[in-house]
Amino acid sequence: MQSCDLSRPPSWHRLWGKARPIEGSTGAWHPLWKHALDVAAVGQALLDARPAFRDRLATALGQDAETARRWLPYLLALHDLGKAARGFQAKVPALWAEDLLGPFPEAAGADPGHPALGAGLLELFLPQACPGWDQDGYQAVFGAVFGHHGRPVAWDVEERAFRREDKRQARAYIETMRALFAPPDVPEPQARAKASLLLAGFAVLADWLGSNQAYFPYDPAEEAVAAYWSKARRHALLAVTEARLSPTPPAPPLRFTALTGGRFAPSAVQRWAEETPLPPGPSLTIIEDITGAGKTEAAVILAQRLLAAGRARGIYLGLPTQATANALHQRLRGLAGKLFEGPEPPSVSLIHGAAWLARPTSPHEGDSAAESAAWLGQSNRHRLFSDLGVGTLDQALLAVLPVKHQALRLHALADRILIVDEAHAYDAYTFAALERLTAFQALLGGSMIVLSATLTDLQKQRLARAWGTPLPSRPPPDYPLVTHLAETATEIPCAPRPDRVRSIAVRRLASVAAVCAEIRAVQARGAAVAWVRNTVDDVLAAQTALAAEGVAAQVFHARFAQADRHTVETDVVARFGPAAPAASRRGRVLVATQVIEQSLDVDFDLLISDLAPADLLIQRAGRLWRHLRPPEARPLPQPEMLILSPDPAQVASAHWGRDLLPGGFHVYDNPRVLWRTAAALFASGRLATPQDVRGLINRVYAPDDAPDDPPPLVDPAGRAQAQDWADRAFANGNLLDPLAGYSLGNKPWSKEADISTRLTQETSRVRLMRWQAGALQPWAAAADPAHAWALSELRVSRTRLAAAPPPPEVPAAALADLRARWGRYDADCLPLLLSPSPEAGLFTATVADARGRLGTASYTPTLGLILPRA
DNA sequence: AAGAAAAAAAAA
Ligand SMILES: [Fe+3]
Ligand SMILES: [Fe+3]
Repeated sequence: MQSCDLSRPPSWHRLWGKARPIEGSTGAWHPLWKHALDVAAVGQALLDARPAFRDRLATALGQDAETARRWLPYLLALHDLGKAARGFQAKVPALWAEDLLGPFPEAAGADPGHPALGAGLLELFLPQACPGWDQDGYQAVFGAVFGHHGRPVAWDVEERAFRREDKRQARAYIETMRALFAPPDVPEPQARAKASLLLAGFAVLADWLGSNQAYFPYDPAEEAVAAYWSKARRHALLAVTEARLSPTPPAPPLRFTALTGGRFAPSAVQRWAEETPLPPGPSLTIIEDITGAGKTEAAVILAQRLLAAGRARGIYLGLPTQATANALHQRLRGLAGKLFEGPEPPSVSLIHGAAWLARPTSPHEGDSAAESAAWLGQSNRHRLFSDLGVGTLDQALLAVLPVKHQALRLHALADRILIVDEAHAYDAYTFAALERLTAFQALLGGSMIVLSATLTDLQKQRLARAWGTPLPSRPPPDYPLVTHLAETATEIPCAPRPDRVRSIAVRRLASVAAVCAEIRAVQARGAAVAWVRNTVDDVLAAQTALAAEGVAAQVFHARFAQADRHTVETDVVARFGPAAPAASRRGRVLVATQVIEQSLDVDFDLLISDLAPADLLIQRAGRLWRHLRPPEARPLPQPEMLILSPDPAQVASAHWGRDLLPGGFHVYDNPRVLWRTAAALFASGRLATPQDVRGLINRVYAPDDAPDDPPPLVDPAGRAQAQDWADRAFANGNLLDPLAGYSLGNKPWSKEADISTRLTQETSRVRLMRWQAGALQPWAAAADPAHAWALSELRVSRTRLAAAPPPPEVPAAALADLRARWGRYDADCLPLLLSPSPEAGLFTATVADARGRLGTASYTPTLGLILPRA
């Protein structure tokens, strides 16, 4: 048969595979068969560059490594089989090959897409393509490569969808590939789900790189199959290397002193990370210790040792917020060179939705194939393949949700040590997603390190169960604690870092007036004070109340335009940060929401907080006497946290606390958690860290009724717990099932816009702007308009702000034009037109709440957005 | 009515 003569072009040479030439391309189109070979060659080069991955994949397939190396390129070559069908070929009429396909079709039928066409065609040639396999086997393995457009295929295209010419060309396609690759007869896959998941991401990666015209230029010339295959392999080698997809060699196992420059002695946890014998296979390590004890350094040491031992080829650090990711990326960027040692410096990426704001270039910049040296920088999905990635956990969680190209993310992570920082910082829905990610990582053979200050026993058990190594029903009470899960579970109590051991006083304040009086008194003595409140409205009310008593307080919350929030944050850190001179903090008062709970390195002489769950109070207390200052520089005799709280001894009804803190009791909706927190802290009058942490957290979050719990709070607590269960159930409906492998299952793949890594109340994305000189100007200034608009943005509950009728002088066309310039993903932002008011620095705008009631909102750069009272 | 937090462009 002519198509099998490797010294000639195949009979189906004229079928096109690609027809979108880049600028400067010499060829106008690329033959389908050449594209198939390009992708197969990239796959083989990737396997050769990453023997550990090759072996993992081979084992899942039930093949030995050498067989897999010969068989997988054949499999990849078939990924675009559906492009041989007339339905696809008709998309470019000028390239229609009438001699191969018959007359050009008059009416285009419904287009199921070439991935689905490929699946349909394969089913017509099973005895040739995969002799002896049953349906589960071929759908798992071939389905993984047909799903290279990011979603699994449905296998719903039937034989009657094809004509004789379709089948003839598909047969020729398969015969050419069998002749070239001579695929060995292989058994059905050993571990179907695992094999399909590993393959799906691998196929996408090979297809993306094999479609890069910088390495695989369009080449419509007729050419011997064997000759082009050698060419493709050379190109593939270069492409894999330059895209930085071959592993960077790790440095020899790193010592703590080498990482930190020897300024500190390692803590017990850090010594463990440095010295513990490594298990032969994948492992999950959970490190529990207080914030600031150096857990991240311990994790990096352990991760690097795992790299050096060949357990993975990179590291991804997932954090709860973009801001913490930015900060950690800054910190680690300079250290990355110590983790790897290659001829080139390791690739390091910041990975989250707003990372483009932190980079010099504009968003979604033209990823012309010519700058393929920057292949990793093309999108966040590409960046996950960096040697060291620092970003939000959400970027990793998208690997276990039914969204496009999740398998690519999974593929990147399976080869990396996944470090999850601040694992306690997630709600029920997102924590369920983290559990699922843990299960996927365990299945695919990746390793994980989870860090937390305040994980409950239940959360820890859930992670362990997801990993597949259950913990004893009562984990040890020790803290700090390392829990190490490999084949078996080991728990290693560690001594705390001596300089982090302390005890602070805790005292209850019963009213807002009492708080104001206390602030006035200590301000007079020169103390720097922070009052952490639970809602923005409460912060603004406190600022007003303090002002009435002659105390000028600075406010900080999240209802600022990004640019102003950044200014306030910089100012707060300058005033209360480690470098702040005594004079700048003396007698200063800050009233803030939860924005100062995390990641800000600030220090106060006195900390006041509205009652909040114990873990958050511990977090807030971390801002009290945080920095080392001589005692005589402290205007107060001891570190003390004051808590504005109802009296836990007086619980008359389920309404407890709602008169004093209505907003706070809505935000933290389990009053039993709040009551237990108050009862425990006020009974002892002290908070000792780290020793009290474990007991307090487990007591406060115990799922069952405790003897002391006030009966009126039992029902509301039950409702709050039921909500958590509902959120988990909703998550489980969305989250992919590892045992289902790469398949559609019953998951909501088609509703990608509704799939999220977090479960939230509806919010409005508001962009502040002004009407000036006949144009809409962003509130914030920046050289690049995309930056300026992003910096002018804030988020606010949709219930409070759902619409904003523009002033009459602004033409509707200007707003429509603006939305068009914002583009697809930002067009839903709400333009909020600020008008200057008689008061200097104060701007106003008309707003409507979700029920359409109009009111006047005001904005200032120091107070933020003030909404009309509900 | 009420917090903070995240995400989102491909391989014709
Ligand atoms: Fe394709
Ligand atoms: Fe392709």
